Amino acid sequence: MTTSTARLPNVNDRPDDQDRPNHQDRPYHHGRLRATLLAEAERALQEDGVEALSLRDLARRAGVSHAAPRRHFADRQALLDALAEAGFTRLADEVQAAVEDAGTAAQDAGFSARLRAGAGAYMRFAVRDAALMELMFAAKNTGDSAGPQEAAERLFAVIGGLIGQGQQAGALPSGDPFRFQLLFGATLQGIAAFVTSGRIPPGQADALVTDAVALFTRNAAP
Amino acid sequence: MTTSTARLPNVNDRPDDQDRPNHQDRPYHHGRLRATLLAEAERALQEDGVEALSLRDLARRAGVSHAAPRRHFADRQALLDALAEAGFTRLADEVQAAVEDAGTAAQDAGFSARLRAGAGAYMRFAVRDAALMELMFAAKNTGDSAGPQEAAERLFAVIGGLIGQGQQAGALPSGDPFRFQLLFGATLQGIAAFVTSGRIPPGQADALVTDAVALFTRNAAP
DNA sequence: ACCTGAACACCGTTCAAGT
DNA sequence: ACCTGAACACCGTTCAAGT
Repeated sequence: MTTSTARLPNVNDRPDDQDRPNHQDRPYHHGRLRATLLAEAERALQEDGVEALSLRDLARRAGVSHAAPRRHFADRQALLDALAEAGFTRLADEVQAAVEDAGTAAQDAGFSARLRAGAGAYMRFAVRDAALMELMFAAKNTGDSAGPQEAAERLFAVIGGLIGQGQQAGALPSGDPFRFQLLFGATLQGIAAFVTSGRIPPGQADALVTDAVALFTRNAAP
Repeated sequence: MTTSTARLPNVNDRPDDQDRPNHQDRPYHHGRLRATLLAEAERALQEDGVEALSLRDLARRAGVSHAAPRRHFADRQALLDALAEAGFTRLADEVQAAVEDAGTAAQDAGFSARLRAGAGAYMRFAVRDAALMELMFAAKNTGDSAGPQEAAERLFAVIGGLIGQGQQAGALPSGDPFRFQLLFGATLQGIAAFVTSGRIPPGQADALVTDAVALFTRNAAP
């Protein structure tokens, strides 16, 4: 892991280099700093995880001073909230698109296929952006942060709509659709957590999703 | 949130106070530093979350120098791994105890009750120790850290044993018990994640668990 | 309105030295 | 074997000042 040529003090080291202004040949106003910070943050999150995400580092990459992000994000948590919010929106979009791609047939078999397609999109997102997913479902989001919470509702609405269609088509048992939606959503989230935490190999996620869909759609006819 | 008497520079401030040795009237060797650090860490984790967990702070509370923990935990992640490992062990114990308390009747109705009891214990742990739960299922645990992984297997063995009993008693459909176990575990974990992330009110967790157990045990008879 | 620079109070990690 | 003290390279956050 650690190379044998560990870092040694060097005469070329400039101790206060960390915040070296590389923001000289640039207009005083960045223009779209908020968007730049978010984009860099998403990349850093995916590549190195939450821990490695620092405001000072993002500022450096954006070519502004370390205090500049303050205008756009009150603190580090506000940045994380914005990331989670964007994550929910993107996940909702991807699930919806996958469901629509799977056709609009409202028959029994067609519905299972759509459910599987939606669940598959969910899993792909969870595996690709595991750190983001953790952020989205972090316990911290409980108290404040209305942004993520609202974006999350969009995702649940997509799942809820799908469940409703399944019930209308007779592919799912009738019953409180909201509880059905929560249970199915929780199952997806749980499988995702098992995969991203390495409890099960990613290859087995598909089989588990298939099992889950089968379990939910099994006794459709009364 | 912030009081009006914000912190101002004060002549009494001793800049280097942070690591003030409060470890003077103590033998040079602490004796049980590792256990003390873990206990303090568990408390800090529960009260203030992972972010607030610092090795320096733990060292201060234990009354040792900031470099002392190094002997027992190679770095911060090693401490987190140890916490996750202990968490899995404790969760496995609590689920097992709850299942045993619910009786040993292997009949249909008895099994559902035992399954609900185990699931309930899982949820209580997840709500009480939300931050620890996040640590246990963090994506970071993927690569290294064999400790948590092994302790997690104990938990899965408890769930798997329960599933196996249900199948033998005819309370669960026959089929690959391992996949059943994973799916049920994932469902529990997903419900827990929804509760701790505030997606659903804690009061609704019980209803969801009941729904999940009903779904799994529904079509037992072939 | 948006950004900079300096300052403050923290971190984790390393390492020679102490007991 | 276990712990200390000093040092290094980072953090987040604040705030007066600049444009």
